Amino acid sequence: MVGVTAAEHAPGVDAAPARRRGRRPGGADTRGALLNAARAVFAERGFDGATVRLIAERAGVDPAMVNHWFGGKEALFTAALDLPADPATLIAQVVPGDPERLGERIVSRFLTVWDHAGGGRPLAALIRSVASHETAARMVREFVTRVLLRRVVETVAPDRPDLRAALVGSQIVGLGMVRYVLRLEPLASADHPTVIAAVAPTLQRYLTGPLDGTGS
Amino acid sequence: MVGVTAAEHAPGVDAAPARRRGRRPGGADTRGALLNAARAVFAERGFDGATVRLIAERAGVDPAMVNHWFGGKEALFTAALDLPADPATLIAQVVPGDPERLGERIVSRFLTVWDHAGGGRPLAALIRSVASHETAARMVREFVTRVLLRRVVETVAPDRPDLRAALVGSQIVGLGMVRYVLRLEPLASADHPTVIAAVAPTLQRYLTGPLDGTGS
DNA sequence: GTCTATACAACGATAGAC
DNA sequence: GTCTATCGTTGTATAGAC
Repeated sequence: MVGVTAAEHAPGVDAAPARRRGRRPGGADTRGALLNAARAVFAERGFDGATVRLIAERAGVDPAMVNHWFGGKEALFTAALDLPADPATLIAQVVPGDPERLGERIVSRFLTVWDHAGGGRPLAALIRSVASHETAARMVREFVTRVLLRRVVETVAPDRPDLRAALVGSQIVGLGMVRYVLRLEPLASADHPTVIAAVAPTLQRYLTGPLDGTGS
Repeated sequence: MVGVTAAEHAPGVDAAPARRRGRRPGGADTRGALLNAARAVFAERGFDGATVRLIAERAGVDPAMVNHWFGGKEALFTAALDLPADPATLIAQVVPGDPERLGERIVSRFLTVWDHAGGGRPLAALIRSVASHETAARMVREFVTRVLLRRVVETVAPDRPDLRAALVGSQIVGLGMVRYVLRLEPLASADHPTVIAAVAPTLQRYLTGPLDGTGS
């Protein structure tokens, strides 16, 4: 083991003043410190470039705290972005089942989560930062590609999985924009079965259908 | 919409203190004044609520100037939003032709215009304001429903034209977000034929296809 | 005494250097 | 191909709160 963090906390080295084990005296908001550090580091280095160890160091705590408080790097990212649910978890729930109905399950779950979670407030915030800062765009882009879409598509994709993933993302993002941010009727108020019937076939074709102009 | 544009700019109505006819002395930036007034009034009252006469009055010029400098209320709106092209004009160019290939023409035109117009800068700005201010959202929403989508869909739509229009909008907006703002690969760099082959069938189904779960 | 927040050590995977 | 550095994650012992 090589590592940096704790390996050389040997006495008398320097820096970290020999954190003692066990629960810290009091008032130490480790969770909050991690969140702040995560926002900063994710913004600076993107999702891949930000390491759990760096975030923990910035927060002045042990890397294992990320797991303890959030469950992992992905969940920490989700929390730092104030998303109503952890997308990675949703994906895991949505993927198993008939691949020919995956599009249906995706739309359905998307609608349920976002309808339930205070309309489009968090979505609008996210979209705003993506449209404002290139760093935010990079952050989200890496997360989406590395964590989300890849997992969905690689389970079913016959060819061009990355393109299929991006297409799925485009329809989902567009649906979110129109329904929750722009609030364009009648899509903004349409019930779930209506939206699912309309949009699920699109996702399904992006996932498993032909991508050239042949069969619609 | 009522008879708005320049029809009734009859002299001596009220308000403005008896402007003389003919070219004004000099230096009067009528175009810029109209733009500023338009941004303010559109933001305050939405697209429908903002009248050409009110905008002109706010700018201290004659309503006919809107037609002279911009060509109409819609084009003024487009200019106020800094869009690279007048969507209403694009629609007019895209609608005629085989209705079964309308989706194809829409994607194609969309790609051409936005690829040509400095990437996603203006699109990001537009999306940012829509996500930030409810007034901006209302403004765009009204414009999109009243002016854009309706015109496309009513030329071909068998049933539920408004829903179809919103669905088309969702895929277009999502494509713009992913390709130009988020820059998600490989969709961000895909050539036009690839994108058209992938997305056009979606738009075509939204336009003229079945909206329930039957034939994909 | 119990519970839990914490620190430390180590594992398997991965990517790049040589 | 081997080696090494670093990653995310897991296991476990301990210190302090309750």
